[in-house]
Amino acid sequence: MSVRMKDIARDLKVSIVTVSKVLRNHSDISPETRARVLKRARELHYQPNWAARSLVTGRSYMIGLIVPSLVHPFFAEVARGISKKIRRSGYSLVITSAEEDPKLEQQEIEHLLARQVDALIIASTQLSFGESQRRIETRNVPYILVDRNFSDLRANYVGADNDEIGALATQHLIECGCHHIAHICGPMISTGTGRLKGYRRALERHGLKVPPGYEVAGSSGDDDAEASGYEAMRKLMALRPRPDGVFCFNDPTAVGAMKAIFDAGLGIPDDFAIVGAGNFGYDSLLCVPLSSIDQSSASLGERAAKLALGLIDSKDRSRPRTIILPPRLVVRESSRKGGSCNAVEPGATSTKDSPSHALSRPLSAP
Amino acid sequence: MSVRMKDIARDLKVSIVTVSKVLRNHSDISPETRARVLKRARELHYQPNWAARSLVTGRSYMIGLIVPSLVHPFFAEVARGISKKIRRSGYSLVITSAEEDPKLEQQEIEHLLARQVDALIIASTQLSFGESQRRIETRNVPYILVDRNFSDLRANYVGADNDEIGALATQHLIECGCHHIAHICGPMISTGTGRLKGYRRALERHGLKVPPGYEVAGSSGDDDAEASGYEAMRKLMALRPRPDGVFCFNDPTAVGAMKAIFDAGLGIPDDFAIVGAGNFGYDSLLCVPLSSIDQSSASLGERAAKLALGLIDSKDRSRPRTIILPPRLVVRESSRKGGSCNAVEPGATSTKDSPSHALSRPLSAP
DNA sequence: TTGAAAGCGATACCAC
DNA sequence: GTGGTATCGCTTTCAA
Repeated sequence: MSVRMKDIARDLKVSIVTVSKVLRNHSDISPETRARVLKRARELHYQPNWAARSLVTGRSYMIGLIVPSLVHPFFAEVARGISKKIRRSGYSLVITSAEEDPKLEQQEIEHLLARQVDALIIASTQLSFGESQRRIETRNVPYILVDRNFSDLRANYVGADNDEIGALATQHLIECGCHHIAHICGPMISTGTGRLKGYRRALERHGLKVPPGYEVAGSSGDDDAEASGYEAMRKLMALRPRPDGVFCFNDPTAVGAMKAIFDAGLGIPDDFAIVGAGNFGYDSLLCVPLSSIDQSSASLGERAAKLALGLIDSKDRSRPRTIILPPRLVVRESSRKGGSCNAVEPGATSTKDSPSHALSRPLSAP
Repeated sequence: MSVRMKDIARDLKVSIVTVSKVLRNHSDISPETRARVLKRARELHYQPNWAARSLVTGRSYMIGLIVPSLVHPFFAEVARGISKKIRRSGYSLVITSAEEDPKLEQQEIEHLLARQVDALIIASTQLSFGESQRRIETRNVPYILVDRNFSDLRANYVGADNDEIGALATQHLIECGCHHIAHICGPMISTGTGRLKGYRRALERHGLKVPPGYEVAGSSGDDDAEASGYEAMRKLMALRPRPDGVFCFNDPTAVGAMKAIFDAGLGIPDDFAIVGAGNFGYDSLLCVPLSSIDQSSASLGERAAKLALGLIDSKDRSRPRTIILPPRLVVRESSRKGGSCNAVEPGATSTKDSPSHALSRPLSAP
């Protein structure tokens, strides 16, 4: 059915080994045999059988990616970055979604290991990664954690600077003239705790206190973020002194919070300035375009892929590498309080959306 | 290094063949040996070596998916649907993005074929699929086109009923009391032409004419949709009689159109009722939540996956199958003209979003 | 019901 | 430079 090296060897009356060597650019081959083999291979549209090659080399030329959700724009961006980076190396990307289920994630890890992927890139939903780590390390497959890290783990990691995300957002709210800045927290994993720490650090640096109740728990996962943002904001609105600025763990959370504010008949940014994180594509489309912290998801993916390719080649997997990408503030209407927010710390990375056709005008109907 | 059937066999003092049979639910095995094998396999976290299995069966247990873009929510949904469906069958999904580039798409097809995927699912960006079709059919790999079809091709196809999408949207605008309904067209491939036809059909059925200029070209691809929606809408606003309802090829196009309307100081839905297509996640978050036609992307993926699995098993691939999924109208603020739009044709599939915390109230600040 | 033997298509190692 | 041989982990066939 399909062409094998055996066929080429027979046609040319050389051995299979010779053909194999030519096809892998082995040096011990005379120029003329090499030419003959290559010619015949092309004629027959020869394609190596990856299963056979894999079986003997132990390599599959595949990289596995496990994400909590394919639909989440952040992970889609990451996947895109990885895909782009490995394309030219001849590697294929096997993507699976854990559907936000830690149990399923473990299964998928096993599955990909069985597939003999040469490296694994994982944005984990697990609370503790130890078990999976052992499994992976037993097989000696290089793996890279992405987005979510585990403090107790020595592992390769590529992620955003969550602490800095929190600090940047909070700092911005301070500069916008907010005096009572609250935080709707994310899950208590590295992303959530980092942002929380950054939030506290920024306040502290400006001598601001966090009144009780100002740090309110939001989502514990990635799926219910909007609903829990709504609930969290309701709690915040009941506090006295009422917050006038809110840093939300991520954009979906912020969307929920904004809904709560509107439902209460209050306004953004006048009553509450809002900053999210993630800088999702829809941020600029919202009723009040949402200021957010960009975490350069795609380049995060690229870095992870580059690291993966490096690890596959190097035999030295001892010292885990950590890559932290700097966040970037994107200012939109949701935090433009009387224009004062335009002041941006010199040196800070910040970008303003052109407000050209912002969807933030009063509506003519309902 | 990793657990093999040999290890289980040794531990249990049975032959490798016996283990193999148990693991594949072969019948000629005594219940007790089966139990012992399964137990030990679980204990050792046995996972079959797919390369080895592949080598002898000639199957790779991989399905290849090529999409124009990973970030586009529609394709992300489709991927999710496929992923979900094939998970239990032990198949893996190799996903690659063509980055909206027909040339790259062809390369990726070659690449996946070389990988010996057992089936290929393709949402093509190519204008003519003939070349790729030949390549794929030479290898005798079953393939399924998704979303975009080619009228001149006999191929398996799973997609939305584009004609019906156009008709449903237009019909809805008519029922909302619009008298001058325009259409911002999509690219002139099956999705775009189908929706255009449906639009015309619905108007015709109601004895409405399409004045010159009412069908205006929008995007030619998938990337510039928003910008071209903006431009198209500007043209529409200049027409006399001015349209009072616009069916946009897809949601990004609609978003662009909405921006143009707001920038012109006009209102939605009072001046223009708008309906998009795709029902993307952000539709309900927009300034004026956008009515849209849902094309059940995830179940589209599931159907494609199911078809793929079926084709892999069946030896009869002669008669291509076509699966068309019915669209569903989702009514939101952008087409709620004085409440009259609530009238829904009996029998038509339609859903209304709960307007509970709609982001559609006048804002307190710019 | 069980298992020995023969591959699947490629690569690695080591003679020649 | 070239090629014989063993091998990778599994399935298939067929004999016991």
